[in-house]
Amino acid sequence: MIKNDIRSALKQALENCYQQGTLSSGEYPAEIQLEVPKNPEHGDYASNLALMLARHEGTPPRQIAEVLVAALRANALFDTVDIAGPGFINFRLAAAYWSTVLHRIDAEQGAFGRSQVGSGIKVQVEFVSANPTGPLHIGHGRGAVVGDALASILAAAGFEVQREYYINDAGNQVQTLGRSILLRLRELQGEVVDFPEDGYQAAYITELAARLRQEQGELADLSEEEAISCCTRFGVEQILAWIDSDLRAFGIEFDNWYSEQSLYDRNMVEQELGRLKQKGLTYEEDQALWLRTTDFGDDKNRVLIKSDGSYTYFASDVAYHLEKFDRGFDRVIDVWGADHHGYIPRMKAMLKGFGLPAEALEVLLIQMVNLLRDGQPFVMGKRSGNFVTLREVIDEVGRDACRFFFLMRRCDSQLDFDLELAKQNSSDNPVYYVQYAHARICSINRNAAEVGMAPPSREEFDFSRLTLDDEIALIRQLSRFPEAVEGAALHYEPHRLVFYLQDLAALLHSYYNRHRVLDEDVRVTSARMYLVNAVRIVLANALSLLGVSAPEKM
RNA sequence: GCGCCAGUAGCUCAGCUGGAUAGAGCAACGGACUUCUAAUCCGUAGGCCGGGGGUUCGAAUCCCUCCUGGCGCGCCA
Repeated sequence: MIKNDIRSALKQALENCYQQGTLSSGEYPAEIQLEVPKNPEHGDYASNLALMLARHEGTPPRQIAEVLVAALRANALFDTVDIAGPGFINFRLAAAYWSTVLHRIDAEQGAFGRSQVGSGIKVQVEFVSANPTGPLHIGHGRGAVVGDALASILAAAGFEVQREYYINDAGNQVQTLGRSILLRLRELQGEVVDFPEDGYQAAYITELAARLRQEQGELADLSEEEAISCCTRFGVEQILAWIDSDLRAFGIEFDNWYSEQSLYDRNMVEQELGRLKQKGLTYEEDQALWLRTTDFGDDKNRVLIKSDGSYTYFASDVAYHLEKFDRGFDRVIDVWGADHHGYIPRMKAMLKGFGLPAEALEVLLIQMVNLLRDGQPFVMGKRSGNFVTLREVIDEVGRDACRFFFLMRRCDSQLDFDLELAKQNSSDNPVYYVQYAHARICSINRNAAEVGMAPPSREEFDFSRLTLDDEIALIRQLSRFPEAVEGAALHYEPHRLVFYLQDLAALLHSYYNRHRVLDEDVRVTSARMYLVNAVRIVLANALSLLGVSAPEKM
């Protein structure tokens, strides 16, 4: 990559200076920092190396920069190397490099942007994992898109990625689901029931009861316990089918659905807890079994087995996470609702106690989505049944707009989502802005085809016909796509690609309005087609990583 | 009380490992369609980066403190 080339050029220059005695400290910064200047007049890349060395050399940074630049000027990589401000070294890349960027995109097509930084690292992204007690709501949608896009981005960066959904099909919540269904079933049979406050009140419970009654009758010969268990099984199965179908409508498919109950069925909870005991990380007190998480940064110790002998939710979650590493993952990413943040220290403490590095588990917190309609907030709550489902939102505003919207902000900041606004202003929606850029290029291709023109091959492409600053600006942005993907992957920040896309689209629209691609001069037309088709490829690649479509016509 | 996240233009938000004159979209105002799709473009205006201290060549970014908003602090899941 170009950044590394510039770094090694700088390092080489530094070595030369030390050998020639023009610099004397012998200091080598751990990593030579390169940045993309905000102001394009400051060149394509800039380094603060001279500023970093100033203290060690005891010389003003600009003087150091001059010495370094003298050693760099001969390098064919650069058009110009300048000193600016307090001592920055600004690099402007030579034309030959820009030509290479277009060649690469043409050669790699859909693979352009992929890298190998994560090569050989197995990572699991666990996301959504909503309780199978009701349909997905809008908050789940945000976590779903972020997790899905992140998984795609990691894969593009060379990681080996698995998408997993953890099904909380053991414990109180699904029991409550079963009881709620059974009560509604009895109501359907004419019984008057006293529906408890902590039951699930929503209408879909009655739907499930009706369907159960149709398929399996009234469960009259079963004991209360058997009937509840039957209702639970039926409910979980049905609801998971809804969830899967909603996620598919959103463009999301999981590689693995992992059942909490299966941990118990395979005695995994007991086994993994046994390993913790063996390591001396647990103790008994008040007839309960505790995990010493305070030894590893938690603010209190946590119960694994309650005094009545039953496991806590934490116990199965501990087993689940340990088992992830048993399955060979080097790194595990959990996407959680931000309201679970208090849970992170105990989980990290557990893994640390087990001897795993802190980076082995990364928890991405997804902040709340405030759903609005005409500026009025919705109050959401599963039990009250007053919530807007993810499916309703997808149907209303469209999959692309919905996904893009969820990815537009850093996931740890809250998000206001106004349904009416998202629909009403759909033409102002940033997703259309980006997609339109792609459609415009496709349209140019169609018009060109009518007069028998097509984008040139690599051999036919004549870079010297691209003489405009706007053209170099476009190529510069294209050249940064691999860095953008890598940055988004290493920092777990999918939103970076959204901003990258908006910048690229803006440059394309601006270029389109100022200059004609299909020019009178055939040679210019040909070169410009090569350029805009590189833009088209990168737009499509970036959109694809976000799970948003790249339409050819709008 | 303790902890986590946030506080940047009127609104919604970017700002990568600390860097040069803090950016974009929307809203406002003024322009551009006989020209490849105006779902677009060009321009103007808009700021004590919540307040205050500190660290250094240099702070929106790091540290301390205070203020405001959200969310957590179960032998619940």
